[in-house]
Amino acid sequence: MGDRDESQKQAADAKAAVSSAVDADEAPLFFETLVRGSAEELLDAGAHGDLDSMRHSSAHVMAEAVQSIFPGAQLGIGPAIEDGFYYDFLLPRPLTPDDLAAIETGMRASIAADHPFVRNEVSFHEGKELFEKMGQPFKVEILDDLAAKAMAAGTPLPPTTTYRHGTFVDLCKGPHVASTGKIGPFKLMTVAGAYWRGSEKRPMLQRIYGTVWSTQEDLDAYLARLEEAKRRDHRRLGVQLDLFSFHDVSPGSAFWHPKGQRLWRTLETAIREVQDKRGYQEVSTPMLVHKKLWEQSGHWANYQDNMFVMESEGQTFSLKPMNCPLSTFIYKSKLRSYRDLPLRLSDFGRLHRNERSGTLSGLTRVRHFVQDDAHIYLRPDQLQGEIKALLGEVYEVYGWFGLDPKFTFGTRPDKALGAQELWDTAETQIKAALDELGKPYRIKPKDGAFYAPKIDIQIEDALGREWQTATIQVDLVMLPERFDCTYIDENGEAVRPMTIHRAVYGSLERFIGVLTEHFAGAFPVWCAPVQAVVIPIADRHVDGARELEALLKARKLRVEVDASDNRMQNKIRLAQEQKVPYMLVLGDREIEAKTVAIRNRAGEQENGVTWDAFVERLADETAARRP
RNA sequence: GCCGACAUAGCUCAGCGGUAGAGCAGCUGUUUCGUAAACAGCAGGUCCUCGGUUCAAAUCCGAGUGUCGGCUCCA
Repeated sequence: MGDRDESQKQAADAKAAVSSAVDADEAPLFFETLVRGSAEELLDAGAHGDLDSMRHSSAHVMAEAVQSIFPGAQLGIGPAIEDGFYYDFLLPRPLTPDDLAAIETGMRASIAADHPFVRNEVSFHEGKELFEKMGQPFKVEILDDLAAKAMAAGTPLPPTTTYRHGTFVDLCKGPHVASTGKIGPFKLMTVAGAYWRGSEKRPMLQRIYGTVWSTQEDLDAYLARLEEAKRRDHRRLGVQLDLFSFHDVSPGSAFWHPKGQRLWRTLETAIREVQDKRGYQEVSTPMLVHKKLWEQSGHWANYQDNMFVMESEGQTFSLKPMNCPLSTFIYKSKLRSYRDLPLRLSDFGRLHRNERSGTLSGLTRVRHFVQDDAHIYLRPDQLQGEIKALLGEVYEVYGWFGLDPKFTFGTRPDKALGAQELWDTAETQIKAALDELGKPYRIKPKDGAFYAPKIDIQIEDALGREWQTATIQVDLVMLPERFDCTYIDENGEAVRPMTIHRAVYGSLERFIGVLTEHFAGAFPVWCAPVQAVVIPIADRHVDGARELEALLKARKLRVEVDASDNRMQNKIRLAQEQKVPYMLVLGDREIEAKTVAIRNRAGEQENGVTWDAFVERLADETAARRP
């Protein structure tokens, strides 16, 4: 089925929100082309408000400082972005942290001088000549593109607008703040490589990211937000909580430790329960699959670079990057009647995708992952009802975590396979299902997959970052046509079913990564790897602790006893660090009365609860799956 | 894949041409304790790998691998 997206965003990434707005898709089955880096986009510095103007102005001031340090520096573009700004430069050598400090110093001097920003408009040709003389080929290229565009549209050449402050002049549409002195507290963050106009075939420039705010408090708050994000980083918490690890013998593939696997299994069990209830049938399909299957599906032609391919006895095989084509073999293993539909086949298959080395990142961008994948074969008249039910599934599941899913409806792109009429019907039904749900949703026109309209589901984590997780894709062509799936209708004729690819968690790996950051490692009681730690105060209380442990384990609750000779205080500290929901302290009083002193991870205390009462309480909380 | 940075004990990190360090964790002993760290001792390293420069390399240089921040890609 489709898959995860790549909007792997760190709050630290000042650019994140911008890029995700552009390409937060989730890799459907065929390529979708995005046109970006057009001349207009390059000129639009994103300055649409006071703060944005200031950010864009900061970019100019930074360019000025860079040029005074590197006189021949060629300028790319320098827009405002969420939380700050950047500017791209072609420089004679790589920048160092010392350079950043020097650039900051230069910027402060310019801000102190309070140069006014002066707008100037000249003819196109004068403008071009100006930037040619200044030795700014990238700016000239932008102007040439604008000219070509005007030519094509039969409109007159646009004038060239520039902004000057002090001696620094830049091609720019504006707007800017009145003068450099209006620029607030700023900080240069990082240097990164960035291709000119986003093309791998063009030169790589050095991009400097900076952040700037109206007040010192805002800047401090932003930096604090970055610190908080770092504290919640799932890669860091994964080590601290002993959930998983990564090793260079298998880059991009997690090794799940016992506690991580326990969490995984809890999530898997929970979604299985939903699937069983909803009439899914679980299947399991091979991981190693002959090339001819991928030729038929189109993956061989279009996705080969992302597949792990191997030879055996003169035959070519690949690790599957998706489950979808495999399910057709089960569908087609016998003649299907219209009475059999919808047929819902779920598959927790292990997928491998050979992602380029530089793109891997923790659990959110991996080479090996598992989706809570399913393929639903249904009659066209069942579509609306099924979509509605699937949206309900998403709501139910996300409710377990207190997550609020956001739906984005992607409609027919220009290049689409399948009859217009089929698309219209599908889109009408999807829209009806969304409307029936009564929750707000976004529509992204032409954002559907090549073969299918789709609903993507995003969630926002505790820091306001958005992640693509679930997806529902209505496949009109790919599985039905390419794999020649049919069912026998009421008239005894073989007709095409529709198919739906769906995943609720998306990839379990990514979902766990997102959950870890959302909860800062303090998972809800129902899915916490360790739900309670029993803490005997002294050795003589260990037997009682084992008794209580047995009671809890008999109910399949996840509990540990800390029988070390640490002091109680230290045992509590360790449990707090592991973010265990309940600490059950047992001393003389408790053993005597068969009670526990409960301390939860918020530090709240409740004494004298009987063992039975606690077992029931924890069992109830676990079954309820409350966030 | 591309640009840049980083890689030292299980973890977090210091050391940056001249005998490998700290805290935590671990082990041993003592301690048996009432809500976020008891005390003492011991052990622990191919300083990522390979090559080079040097009398001498964890330290400088090159290549490789991995990770991180970006870019690109992402059926």
